[in-house]
Amino acid sequence: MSNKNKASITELLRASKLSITDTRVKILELFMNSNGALEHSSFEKLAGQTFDRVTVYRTLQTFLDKGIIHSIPTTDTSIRYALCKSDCSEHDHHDHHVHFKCEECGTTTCLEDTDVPEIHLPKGYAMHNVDVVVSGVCKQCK
Amino acid sequence: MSNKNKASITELLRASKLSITDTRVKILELFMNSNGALEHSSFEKLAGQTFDRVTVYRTLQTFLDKGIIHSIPTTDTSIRYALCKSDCSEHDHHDHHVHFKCEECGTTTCLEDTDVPEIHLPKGYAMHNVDVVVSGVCKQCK
DNA sequence: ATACTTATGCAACTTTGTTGCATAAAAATT
DNA sequence: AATTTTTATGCAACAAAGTTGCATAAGTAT
Repeated sequence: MSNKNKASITELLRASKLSITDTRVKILELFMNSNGALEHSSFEKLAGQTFDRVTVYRTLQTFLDKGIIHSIPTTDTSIRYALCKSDCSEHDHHDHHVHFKCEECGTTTCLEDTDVPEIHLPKGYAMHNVDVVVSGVCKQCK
Repeated sequence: MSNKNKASITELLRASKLSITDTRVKILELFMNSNGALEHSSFEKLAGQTFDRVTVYRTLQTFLDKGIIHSIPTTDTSIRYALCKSDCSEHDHHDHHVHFKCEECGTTTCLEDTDVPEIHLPKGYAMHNVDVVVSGVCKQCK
């Protein structure tokens, strides 16, 4: 982890009015170092470091609330999380990209360049958020 | 539950080469009587009937395998299930409709008439399935 | 340096999901 | 229609995932 990233993590936390703690910094480092979305269990295993389960739950919830990370829907029981891009904020939070889950390697990635297409709902429905999850085989596994 | 539906449940099970048991019939009745998608916990509560947790898990898994129901991804821990339409089969199973989750009443419904738009993936990716989940406010709650 | 606020970790608990095995029920066979 | 074979169910015991309250530790403000 470069000093540049360390600094930007600190800034990110400060911008969200969160106090800068060890756990928060380390969890954000994990996000930045991994290319895919992380599920909850990843945080206890990784980095030779042990995090308390409770702390991880609370930290992720805080990050969600502040719009620092977003959750990606799955059809298994686990929820996956990924860092939000700059166009997310606490009160206006939506992902403008498609999520891709590889059936081979199991990783979920955000396809930043793939736009979420427009959806036309039936009359009477109000749309707040659209989640698109594509499953298939990724570049690396093909 | 009408006799007509009872008969069609029997047929459905027979067509999938599943033996016709009490539990299976009752769980399918629950699906047909509810307009929204069901999550696992619904099955133990509903209908004044108690189902063993293990049996419910195994029954839903069987239905999934046979393409009788499909699962709908969520960002909470629960998985939701809904009946498949006729164009699903055991080996070629995909939903051609959009799922809608209402933030007010919490129910998830299949918007049968809303097509899943075409998604253009970056080069090197193979697409098998697309899940679209829209959240917002439904007709009834608005 | 001290007071104040917030985050963390532990313990105990609840809920959710899994596995093996004996029994019960359904389907096939005679 | 009775018996055999196959399959589904329920129980028990367990494993994993998620939650809550509270004392302590660490961060922030004065």
